[in-house]
Formats: sequence, structure tokens, C-alpha cells
Amino acid sequence: MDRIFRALADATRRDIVRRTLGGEASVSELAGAYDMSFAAVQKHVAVLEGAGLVTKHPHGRERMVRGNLHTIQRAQALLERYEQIWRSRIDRLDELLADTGE
Amino acid sequence: MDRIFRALADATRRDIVRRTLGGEASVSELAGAYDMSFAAVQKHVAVLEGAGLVTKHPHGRERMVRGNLHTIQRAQALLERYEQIWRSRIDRLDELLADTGE
DNA sequence: CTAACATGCAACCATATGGTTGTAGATCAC
DNA sequence: GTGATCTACAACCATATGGTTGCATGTTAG
Repeated sequence: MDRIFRALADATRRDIVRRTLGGEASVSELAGAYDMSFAAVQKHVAVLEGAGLVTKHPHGRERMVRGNLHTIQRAQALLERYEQIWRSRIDRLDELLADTGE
Repeated sequence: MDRIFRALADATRRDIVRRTLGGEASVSELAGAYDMSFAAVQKHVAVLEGAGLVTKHPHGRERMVRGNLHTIQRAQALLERYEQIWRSRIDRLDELLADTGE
């Protein structure tokens, strides 16, 4: 989970995720989209791959990068648990107020 | 957004968020819960505060830490947009298949 | 008032991160 | 086959991060 959030904590990487969720792209296509070296973009893709946010699929001499929805959903599930914790606290407070009121 | 995800990319900080969403806690209460120095926990709280994931509220000599649901929801909204992008890609693919089928 | 406690902050250290350049292996185009 | 292209990977550098200790300040308790 550390790696997922860490990978998402960079605007370039989030943009790569966005692009590759919308449709797969080769590493060099991605590299062309940002104002940094090919190797830098490649490293970003590697970080995303390590976090499971994208997968790479060889196609000839290119590696097509695909966003992986499942990992996004894992992060979402965690945040939803947090929201649930918050709501249950409110419920407890409501209960407490109800008890006081009786 | 960088800071939000970066702050969440650490197990100790996620645990602090979880605890303080369930009910506020002082910095020293939090520090007692982890096997590291007070200053280290204090830094984690500062990172979370900088990301807007928690707020601090003076109460006597203590500072009570509260999880901030709103920031969690901002992160959720981003992930949901990603999910939406993915779904719209699938829709486009479906459309394409439908066209081919006709 | 004084001692103990809660916090903040600075200095320091080791390691991780994000970028660079350069080199080398595959694969495609001609 | 040869050159161009796509990718991978290593070495290197500056800065950020996560931890430590030590010290200063504010607040409560007795």
C-alpha cells in the first residue's frame, strides 16, 4: 500500500496512470509527452509498475503500458474504510447525545 | 494532491489518520502508540497536517489531532475520476465492437 | 514557585527519490 | 546486413525523507 500511494504522489506519474487507463501507450509515446528525458519517464513507469498501477505488454519492440484499475480500487477501498471509521465515530457521538437526551 | 498521497504513503501516518478519524488524540498519546521517538511521531503529524489530512486543536498544554475527512474525500474523488476514465474507455471499446458487428 | 509534562524546533545522519548522461541489447525498416 | 528506433540499465548527483538527539517554550500540578 505504501508503494501505491507513493507512486500516486507525483503529478507526472498520476498523468501516466490517467493516460494509460484511457488507452494503452508505449513507453516512448509517454516519454514524448513530458519535458524530461526518456530514462526519467521510464523510471516513472517502473515505479508505477512496481506499485501494480500499470502493467507492461511487449508488442514488437515496444512495451505497451496499461493502467491497472484493480490497484486503483485497492487504494479506493482503503480510503472508503477511513470514511467508514469517520462515520461510525459520528454514529457513536449521536448515540451518546441520544443517551444524554433521555 | 502530491502531498496528500505522499502523506498516505507511510504506514505510521496512515495509522495516525485512522486513529484520529475514529476520535481525536493528543500528539503524545499518538507518540506512545509507536516504537519511535516523540519527535519522529511529531514530524509525521506535521506531514499529515501539511497535507490537510489532520488538524490540530490546542487544548491546554496538549494539541489534539483530528483526522480531516474532507481531504480523504479529495483523494477519493481523484481515484473515482480514474475509474471513470477506465469505464469510458471500455464504453468506447464496446461501441467499436457494436459498430463492427453491424 | 517549582517540577514535571507536552510540544516545537533545529541540527545531524543514512537512505530514498527524481533527475541526468551514457552504454548496450532487441527489433524494425530498407 | 545495416542503420534507426525502442527499451533497459548503470553510474552519478542534488535534494527530500525519516529517523535520531538535544534544547527551548508553554502549561499544568502540587
